[in-house]
Amino acid sequence: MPEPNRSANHATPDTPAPEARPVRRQARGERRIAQLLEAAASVFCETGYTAASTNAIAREAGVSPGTLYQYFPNKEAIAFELGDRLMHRWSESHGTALAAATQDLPLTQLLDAVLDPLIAFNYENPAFAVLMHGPDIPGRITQEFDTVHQGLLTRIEEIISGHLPGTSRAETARIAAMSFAVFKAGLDLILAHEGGERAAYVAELKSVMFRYLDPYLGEESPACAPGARIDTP
Amino acid sequence: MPEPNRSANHATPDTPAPEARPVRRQARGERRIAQLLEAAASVFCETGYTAASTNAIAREAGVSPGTLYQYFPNKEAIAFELGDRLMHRWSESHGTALAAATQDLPLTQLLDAVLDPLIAFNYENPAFAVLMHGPDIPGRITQEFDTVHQGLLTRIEEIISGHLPGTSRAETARIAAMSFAVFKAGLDLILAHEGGERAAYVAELKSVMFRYLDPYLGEESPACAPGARIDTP
Amino acid sequence: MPEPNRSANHATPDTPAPEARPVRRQARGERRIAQLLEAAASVFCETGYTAASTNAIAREAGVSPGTLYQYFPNKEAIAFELGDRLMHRWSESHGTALAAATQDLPLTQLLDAVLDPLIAFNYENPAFAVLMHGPDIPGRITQEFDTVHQGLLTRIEEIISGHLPGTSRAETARIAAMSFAVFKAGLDLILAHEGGERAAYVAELKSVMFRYLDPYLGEESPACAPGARIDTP
Amino acid sequence: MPEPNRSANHATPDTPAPEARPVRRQARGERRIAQLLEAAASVFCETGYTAASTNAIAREAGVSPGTLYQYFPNKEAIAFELGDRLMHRWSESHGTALAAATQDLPLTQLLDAVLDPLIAFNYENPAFAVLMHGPDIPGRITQEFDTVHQGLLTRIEEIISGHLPGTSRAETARIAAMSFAVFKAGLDLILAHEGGERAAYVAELKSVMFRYLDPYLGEESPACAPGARIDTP
DNA sequence: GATGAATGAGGATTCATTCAT
DNA sequence: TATGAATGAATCCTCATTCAT
Repeated sequence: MPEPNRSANHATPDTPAPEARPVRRQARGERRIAQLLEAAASVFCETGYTAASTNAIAREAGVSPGTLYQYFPNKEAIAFELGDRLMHRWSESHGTALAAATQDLPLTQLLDAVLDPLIAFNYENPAFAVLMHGPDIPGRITQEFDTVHQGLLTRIEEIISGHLPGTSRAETARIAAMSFAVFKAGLDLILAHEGGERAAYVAELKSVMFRYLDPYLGEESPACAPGARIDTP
Repeated sequence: MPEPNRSANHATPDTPAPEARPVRRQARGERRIAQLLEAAASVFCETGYTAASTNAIAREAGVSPGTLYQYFPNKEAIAFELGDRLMHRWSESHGTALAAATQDLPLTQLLDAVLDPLIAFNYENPAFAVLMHGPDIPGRITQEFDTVHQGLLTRIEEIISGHLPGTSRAETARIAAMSFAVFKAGLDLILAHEGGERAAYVAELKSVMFRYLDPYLGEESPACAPGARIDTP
Repeated sequence: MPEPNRSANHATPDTPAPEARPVRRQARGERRIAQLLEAAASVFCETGYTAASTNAIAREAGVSPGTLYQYFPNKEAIAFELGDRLMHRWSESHGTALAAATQDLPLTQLLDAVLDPLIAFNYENPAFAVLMHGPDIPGRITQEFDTVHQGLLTRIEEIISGHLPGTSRAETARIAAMSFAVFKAGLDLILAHEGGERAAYVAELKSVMFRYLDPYLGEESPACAPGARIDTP
Repeated sequence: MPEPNRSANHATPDTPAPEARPVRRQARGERRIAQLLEAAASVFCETGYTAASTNAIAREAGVSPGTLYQYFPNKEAIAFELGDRLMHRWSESHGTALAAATQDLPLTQLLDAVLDPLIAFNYENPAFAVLMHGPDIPGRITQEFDTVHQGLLTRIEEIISGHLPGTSRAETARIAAMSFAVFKAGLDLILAHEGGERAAYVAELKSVMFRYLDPYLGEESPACAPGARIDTP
């Protein structure tokens, strides 16, 4: 969490509106932070997280390296904050609404309801995918990627455990982890294609997930996966 | 390539092994190459490909940077060669045998026959997973990872098109790509766990893939995925 | 180029020097650049251009390698900029004045007027000679040396074509090229000697050039070369 | 002077023809040396002396670096030996003959007699020019270039002192040095051009030198420089 | 807050040279 | 002899980070 250096105010005694200044300061600071995070997102997407350099981010943001470090202590923190914000953005725009709304949907529609916005969100925020994946190292999720990773995983776990009440915690976790992993894998395929091919991959991902999850739901849900509707950006 | 001056041999008539000299020469080099590739594999696994440095690889191999560069022009080439060798190793030990053997198996056994050795191979050669994934950037596969990526993808495509004769080339490709992506995703999960959890993830991956692929096979194959045998290292 | 956020100035109405800030910033940078170029000049003279290393230049300038690279992308650029500045310095201090002044001088005095300052300038800026010559490879002038080389050559061509109106462009070019080459050759000899010997070499160079160029001038100029005055540093 | 490692012979006691073996050895060694020097010449011409690497020379010669160092202790020695051999080749093919023959020629013909073969020799042995010039550093001639430089200079001095009997040693040296410098400068121009332009530059160089030297010869030689015959390769 | 200058360790890569075979 | 493997210091250049202004 970037904390602009407030102690630098050699507090002049006659401040008339004690929080007027700080507010403006914070506003400016917020803009800077947003600017930097946007730049970071852009650079992460172009070069990947590991190869992204703070200097490149500052340059992309149109500020000096020093300015960047006034808001973030290091590269890690940038990724962390970016992940945090993207997660919040996701939660606020869709996430929480979804959780409630999907409670009683049949699987086909639940997948549509969850995947379509998530895919759209990734399309609009390509850095999200970068942060979902973490660095090069297969299977290892480092701190800066944990917010996004764990955040999404937890939501998925919630949804799944909501639909599979009679399942052990461990198995729910496993199914959630696998679902998430499959989603990420499919998402890469989707984002790597355009137009009709992309739509086809969206349908394919829904197929995989439907067929995977459907059997867990007992008899509640008819096997209609191949006809999953295709709604893609 | 400078050809060792063979004419300098005041040709004794009974030279028993005419290429003994060059062979021994290359033997040391071959060992070094193997050593360097092993070191590279190790470093790639520890730090990821992007963050891996040639100096680190040389250090890990116990040689000087200069030695590394006598065998490889750059990091890319190391990854490429490592991928090449791993692919060959895989093909020779299992790949070709598999392709033939799996032609007529029911899906459950086909998955066992394909996935178990592949998982085992990845367990024994963790760098394989690194090379399957490529660098940080989601969806982008650079040259040095192409051998492994395309190699495996092609095999999967072959198997799938063998089992789905009446499907368009494009759809086969899509199913293969999705299968491969799902496999990679599941593999990461598997390799990230140990013992019973790992076994459970193996079963889970087989479930995903079985349920995904089974419907494509028409009526030929009974839906017995949940009972898939778990055979893992 | 990141624009310093000027709007942050809670604009005092009477800002006297609105660009004072950026100027001071650049001032330090300018000094560094000058310092680096001076160091480069020194290193070029000591080791030659090809063998000069950027690290050695940075060391000579008393800064870290990174600092050097904040101002120059590579060695080439240093040589280029150094050449550029030396040419400007030359042009401003003597060059333009010369061109006008020498228009109607007899050859002896023209040579004095041109060569004496040029030799003095080379004595004071020994790197100039390095840049006039280019790297090791005889006859090849690479980009970074072109400014100085072509710059001087063009001036010489101008002077010569001014004095030989009835000569073809090609021949003027040839005479200029030869004159320049001879000058460079003589200059090396001059700079390699001291005191009386140097003076003698200066006279000798003037002789060569006078005798070479005099016949081209028709009958206008008496053959008084051997008596060329010797004015050297 | 490269001395092949002869002590390695674990001298078998029954050598029938004591110098038969060494001779063959030397023959091989000579061939190697020639091969290496040829390669060195080629590399020097392509990259310049300073940037030439011993590895590149070995590669060009088709031998291993170790072999190179069996014949030469370092890069310097290669340049030295190459210079030596080129000087000998020059002396034997033209040099000595010239010195005698040119004793009584008028200057025009003397220049033809000296310059034409010298230019031709440089055309056939482009490394000669590299060695005449030495490294990047203007005016400094290092050891490895001394043979060629001093060798040619001495010949020129001889010729000049032969034609100017009543001149001081110092002035002869100066005139010789200047003549040589001018020649080198002109030679670069000549070698940098082709066809008609080259011929024109040859003529131009002869003009420079004729006009420069003619006045020193008193009345013996008519002023016919502009009509100097053009004989070029 | 913001800047740009500065750092120095570290990265990739090369090179003259040596050594075991 | 000849080889090619090996070295390690030196090259160019980058980067995360700090600091004076």
